[in-house]
Amino acid sequence: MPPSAPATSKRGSAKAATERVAGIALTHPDRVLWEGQGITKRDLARYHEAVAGHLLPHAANRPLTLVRCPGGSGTSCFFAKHPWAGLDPAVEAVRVGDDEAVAVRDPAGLVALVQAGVLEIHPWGATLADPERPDRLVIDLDPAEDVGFDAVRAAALEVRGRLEAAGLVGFLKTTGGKGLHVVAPLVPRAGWEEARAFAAALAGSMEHDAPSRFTHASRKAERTGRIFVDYLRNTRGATAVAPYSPRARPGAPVATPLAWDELTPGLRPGDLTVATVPARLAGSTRDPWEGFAAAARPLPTSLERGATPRSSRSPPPPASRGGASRGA
DNA sequence: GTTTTTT
DNA sequence: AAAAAACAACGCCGC
DNA sequence: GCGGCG
Repeated sequence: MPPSAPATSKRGSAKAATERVAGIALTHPDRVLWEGQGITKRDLARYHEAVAGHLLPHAANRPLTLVRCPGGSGTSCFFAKHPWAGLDPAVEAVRVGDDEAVAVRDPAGLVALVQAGVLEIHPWGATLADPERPDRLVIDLDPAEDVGFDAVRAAALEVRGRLEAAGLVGFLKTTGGKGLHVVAPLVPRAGWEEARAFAAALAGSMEHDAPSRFTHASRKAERTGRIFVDYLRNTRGATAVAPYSPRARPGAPVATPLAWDELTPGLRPGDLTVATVPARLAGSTRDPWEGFAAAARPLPTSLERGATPRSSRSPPPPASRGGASRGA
């Protein structure tokens, strides 16, 4: 045996081999992404495999804004919304109007995001097929530091009731933080401007009726003791965290869909994590958001007053974008 | 996490 | 060859 | 236009 032959070369040495999940090569599979829970990159990839069936209906084939933290949740993170160097083919580079965006369509796409260091997934409220017409409305309830969770629960019910009064069906999810989201599926007909106006009117009416409880102003100083009813998720290019997306925060919390009867005093959103949510899904025969797609309704023309008289069937989005709106 | 530049 | 640096979003609101 | 905000 030639002594020159390196007995232990790169081959079979200490270097951790990359491995595959859902067909995607994962480098540094043992890297810990959430220190407190010891959740690794491999764990996160398997999490996505487990929840893909529930996550993809809300995140696939939509423009995405991503939160990437290659070194883990405790390190510096950055947003990404454009295709990047080294992008895996399982992640699609797409054109939306004048901009380039990224999208996924299957579990491999989700795992490819994990490989890129993505911890959070924030999809548009519209699909690639019809990016100018939102197919969901999101009301984000964000409590000030000094507001208890019981008030947030009450606020969610309040939003649900107001949506219902407008003919829409609200679905509930945790955000992974201290707030809640109420999401209403829409038949994509109205444009972003109408969606924004509707959500603003809803938030405004809540503040009008209970100014001590709600504000629709985002300034922190305006919020003390109140819940910020954030309607700005409903503008073109804006996003809200996806159902079943993890958050890059201590504890590895997950934005988790809930049935309305789960909105109890004992609810602890922090218990819904990358570690616990897969078991919750596997152990329950019922999807908390069952019927979501079937509940889609067109956005009402107006919330209650201030109807915007327009020819009823005029083109929804004049689409001030996309250079070439094949103009009628 | 990837790519490019510097030592 | 190893280390360091550069890069990775954006729109709305109020002033 | 700039800072605050998510």
